Amino acid sequence: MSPRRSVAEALGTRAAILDRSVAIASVEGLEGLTIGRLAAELGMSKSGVLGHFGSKETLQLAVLDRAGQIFRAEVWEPALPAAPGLARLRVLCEAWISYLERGVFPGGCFFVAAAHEFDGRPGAVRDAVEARFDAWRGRLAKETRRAVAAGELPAGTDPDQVVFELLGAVMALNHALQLHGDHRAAAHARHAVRARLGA
Amino acid sequence: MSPRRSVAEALGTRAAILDRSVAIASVEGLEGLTIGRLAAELGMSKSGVLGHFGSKETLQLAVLDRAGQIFRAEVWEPALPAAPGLARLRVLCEAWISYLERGVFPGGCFFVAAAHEFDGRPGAVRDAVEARFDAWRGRLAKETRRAVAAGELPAGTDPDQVVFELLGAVMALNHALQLHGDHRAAAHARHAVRARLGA
DNA sequence: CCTACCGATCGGTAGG
DNA sequence: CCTACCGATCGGTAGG
Repeated sequence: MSPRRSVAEALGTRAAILDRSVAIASVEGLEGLTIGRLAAELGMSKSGVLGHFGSKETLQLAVLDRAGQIFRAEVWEPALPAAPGLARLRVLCEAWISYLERGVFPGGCFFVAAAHEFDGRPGAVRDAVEARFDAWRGRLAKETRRAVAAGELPAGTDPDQVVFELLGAVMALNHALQLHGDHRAAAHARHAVRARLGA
Repeated sequence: MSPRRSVAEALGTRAAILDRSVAIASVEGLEGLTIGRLAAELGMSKSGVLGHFGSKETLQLAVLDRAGQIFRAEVWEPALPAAPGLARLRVLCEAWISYLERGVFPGGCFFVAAAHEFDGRPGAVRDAVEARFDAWRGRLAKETRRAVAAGELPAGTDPDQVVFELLGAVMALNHALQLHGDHRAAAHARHAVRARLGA
């Protein structure tokens, strides 16, 4: 009869809350994710949900972390077997495009959406989103520098320029898929990546 | 003593509501734009604000129209004196980049923000946003086709591919400005445009 | 264009 | 993990 659960059960509940939160926030945004809706969909009380996190902001940060684990598994880890430099950069871009094409998050890229939602609102969530983009751009820039150093890209290539253009191609793809439902855009994105990184 | 106003005064009030709405929605989004906040900032009652539009959705559509007038004046009209084709395309891209650089809307590109906010929510606002993007992409594609037909761009150039990459560069710039406050990104955007359209 | 109100929902808390 | 609340705010309406 006790509502108290074991530690293992509590961790399972927490994981279930986060998985559902990612699904909701992908479409509705991290602010559109409400405690009440979450509780209703999980068959819990609002205070039961909030007890795992303390506040909505803490929940949002945990959801961002969970989405980051998914992105890492879908886009970063598949590229680790590839050789550092141009080969890995190409695999990264293909995994990145594929992640959007397959609709890993139903609302498109979780982080692009979060960036747009929070870029005008100072706070911990905004800072966390910015830090994730900094880290991701840093990884892409590192592989680009390796490719230039190895002579796989023309000498004098500006790594920041390459990363900027890759990010642009992916953002345009995300936009085309979400707003226009245009799946042909994936071919445009791949074409843009090839134009930058070679075939 | 009468609260009733003349037609001219009513139109002035309506314009004031829309200008304030654009400023708020640019930062908070079209959903974050609330009747209550609008009324408070304008020194009006909520019903006074709502009376001009009937519903929040009608207000959102009117705000989108007002933002469209501003975009047209800032980006489209400056390019009309330029010769159709490549020259006009270059002026359009420069005006587009400048519009983001100067922060015409404090929250960045109004339409990119609206697209992200509404791409997962069926309805009249979403449809209006999509129609605006279709029209804008159509104009860019038209100038690109003219440039190809005139031999200003290589024969066999895919206009849709060019438009996709230009949109990507501008979206990456918008993102860099809003999330990272990175004004060096404008140079990256101009470099990407030159790489596509020539110097 | 106003006051006065409606039901719904928000994040969060008290107390168990 | 629950019930039972809190004050604030939401979009919108009635009636003038």
